[in-house]
Amino acid sequence: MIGGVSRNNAGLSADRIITEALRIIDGQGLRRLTMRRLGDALEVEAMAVYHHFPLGKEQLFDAIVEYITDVSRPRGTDAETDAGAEESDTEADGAAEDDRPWDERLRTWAHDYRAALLRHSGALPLFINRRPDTEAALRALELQYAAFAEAGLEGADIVRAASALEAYVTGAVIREVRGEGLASAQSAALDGRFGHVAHLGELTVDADQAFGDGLEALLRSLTSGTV
Amino acid sequence: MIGGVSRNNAGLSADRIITEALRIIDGQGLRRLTMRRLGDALEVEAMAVYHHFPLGKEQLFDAIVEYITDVSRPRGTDAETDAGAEESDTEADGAAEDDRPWDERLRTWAHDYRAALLRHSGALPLFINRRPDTEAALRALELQYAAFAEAGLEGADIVRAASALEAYVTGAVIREVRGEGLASAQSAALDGRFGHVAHLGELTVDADQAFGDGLEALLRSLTSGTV
DNA sequence: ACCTGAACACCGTTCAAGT
DNA sequence: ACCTGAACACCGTTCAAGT
Repeated sequence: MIGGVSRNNAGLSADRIITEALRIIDGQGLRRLTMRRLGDALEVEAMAVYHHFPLGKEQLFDAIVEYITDVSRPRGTDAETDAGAEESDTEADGAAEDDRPWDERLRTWAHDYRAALLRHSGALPLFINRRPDTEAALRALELQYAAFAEAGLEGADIVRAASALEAYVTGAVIREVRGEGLASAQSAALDGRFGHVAHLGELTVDADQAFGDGLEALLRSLTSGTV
Repeated sequence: MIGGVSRNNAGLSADRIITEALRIIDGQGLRRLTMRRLGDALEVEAMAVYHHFPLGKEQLFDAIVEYITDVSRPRGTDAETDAGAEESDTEADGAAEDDRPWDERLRTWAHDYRAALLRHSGALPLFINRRPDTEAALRALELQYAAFAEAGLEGADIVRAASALEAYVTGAVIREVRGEGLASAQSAALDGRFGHVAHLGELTVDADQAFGDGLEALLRSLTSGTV
């Protein structure tokens, strides 16, 4: 970033590659993200990507998942601005101390994580089967463990609560993405059978509201000793 | 199935193709399921598959998802036996009346669905972004709507409850699949930071038990009017 | 109706080469 | 160090042809 741009330096960087890959996924779908198309979008030969991700596409996928998981990263409108060194003023590294109550920290994380997943819902299939031991994932886990500990949980209860919270968010997002517009196409074929589905099929539910309500109920249930 | 086997009839059928595809997915992973490999496993030319799935691989994926979703289908040990016409004696079509209480019906569906997803966890990425308006999915939805109606819910509350239940199962399964063995690799890199993670990282949670407990809590919370 | 065989337009990745 | 260009072993899918 300091030196000049020589002939064979297209200004490629891992961040720029990830951002462009996400633009393709969001705009055209995961299946259309190919190394050659990615190269074209970056105005570079496809094989140049391998210099930044030597292990190939799988490593790029890992990086994309971590990028989305890192909900605390500052985001520009085009996600390409590099001017994001001003977030807390108290900590230099980004590990800012958060002195809000435990439930607000969890609420914020859940809503931010859901928003990130919805924003890049085309990348959702990448999240399955990818081990969550990245920096960003561990940061989120630490946040959750600390919050539930502050709420009074101990030991395995903390682990269970964090599992339930993460499962809730991903499950809710997947249901949201899968079910978009289910009500429209179905009413034709299901006259006699599926009476309840036919009857309730027209109902639409406010997804944001439903997510928020379910989150509150879950947090209550997790920290009240009934589970 | 009635006529004899002529020269150019390898005994291919949609069911046999789906079963073999799932065997490849379960054994080698989704990425290694290619039309050519599938043809080899079926001892047939790859292009023969297109006669049963004219729309190609995407249609095959749809069929695989529906196959897994249909948890009420009778299963042989090798899932290749065709002798499955004896399930209820009262209904011929498979739409057997279930006179158990609503909560037991939901419990059974949730545990069966989880088992099916875990059994074919390699196919999980296929479930995202695939509209759930198949026969099997509608049958499951009808089961859930009817049960929650019997539990006393009405209108949008029924829809929300069914959404929450489905989200719970898929979210729990994905977390289970993702998190397998997280505890092992992490303890190395996270000395100072991530104190809670380091401290709780060795704890293992019984996934079956956790799923059952969470399911009971969810059913209670959904049908007690607190959400 | 059901399957084959060759062909086409892609794909991920390797490797030697350029600057 | 960073990128190019050609090459290799694959893909999914189409299409004409066989029986």
